[in-house]
Amino acid sequence: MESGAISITTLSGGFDLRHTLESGQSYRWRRRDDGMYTESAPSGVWYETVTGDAYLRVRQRDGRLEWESTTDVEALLQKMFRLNDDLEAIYASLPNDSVIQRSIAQYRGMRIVQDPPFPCLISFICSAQMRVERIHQMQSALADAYGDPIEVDGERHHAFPTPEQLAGATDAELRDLGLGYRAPYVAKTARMVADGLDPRGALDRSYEAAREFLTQYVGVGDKVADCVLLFSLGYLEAVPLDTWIRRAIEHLYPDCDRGGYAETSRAIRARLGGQYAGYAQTYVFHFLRMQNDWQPASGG
DNA sequence: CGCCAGGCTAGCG
DNA sequence: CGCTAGCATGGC
Repeated sequence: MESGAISITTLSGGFDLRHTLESGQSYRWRRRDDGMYTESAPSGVWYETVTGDAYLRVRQRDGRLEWESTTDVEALLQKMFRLNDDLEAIYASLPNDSVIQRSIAQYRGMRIVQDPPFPCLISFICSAQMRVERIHQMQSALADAYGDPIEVDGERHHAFPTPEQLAGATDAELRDLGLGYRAPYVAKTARMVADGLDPRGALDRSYEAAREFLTQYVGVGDKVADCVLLFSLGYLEAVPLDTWIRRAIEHLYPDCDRGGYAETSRAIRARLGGQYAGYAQTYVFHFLRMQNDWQPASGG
């Protein structure tokens, strides 16, 4: 195992590993806490994943992002956690309202991830009408069933399956993994990617055209497309209109509800500062989802 | 039991 | 185009 550490004290806005990985952005990481994790011990907890053919684990401690891996992953971590994003500049671009400012205060340092496109695409197809914890569970099941194994310290881990590996899955097999009615969506989309339709084909397009491009996959509508654009392809203006953000729009930005997805999307992106609106969305999503006692009437 | 969860597709008008 | 029923599964 190789190891190293990245100083995060000099990063603009800092870095918060826990909130970055536990805010429903990426579903490839597993927390190694043996169920003993508590609010009083938020740092020093290892998170692990398999990316490509490398096993990797990270933890945040003493102003550093420490890593251990089967290969050198320092440059990869910079990219995956978007450590070069100027968070203070991004915060300054967001609206000065209560929910935004409270979420920034609470989750300062949380960054948008840059996940590999295929796992991200499949994860968010699975996310339809599903709770965050179960989405994690489904992705782990897919990896265990179809992904390449890698053994580290006597423990067996699995990479997320490649498009080719997942293209071989049947609907019945995927239903047995708990995917429900998303099973045929996942199977068909995996075949489309395996047959050469690369989600990165969205990359050379403008934001709305890129979103449209991604909706050609089965199981991908506007919302899932926005998630892939934001959490994998670097479109930081993408604002996935999920149930939580729709609730926020209803109570906090009612004039942004224009009925249709595309029109509401334009209005809320403008309201959230445009260029980094996706950052605002992710902070609000995490804030509202964690604040189970949040009431619209007292949200001001 | 009913309701909800990071919605989407197919089939209507 | 826009609108909506139906869809799997598990937790509360």
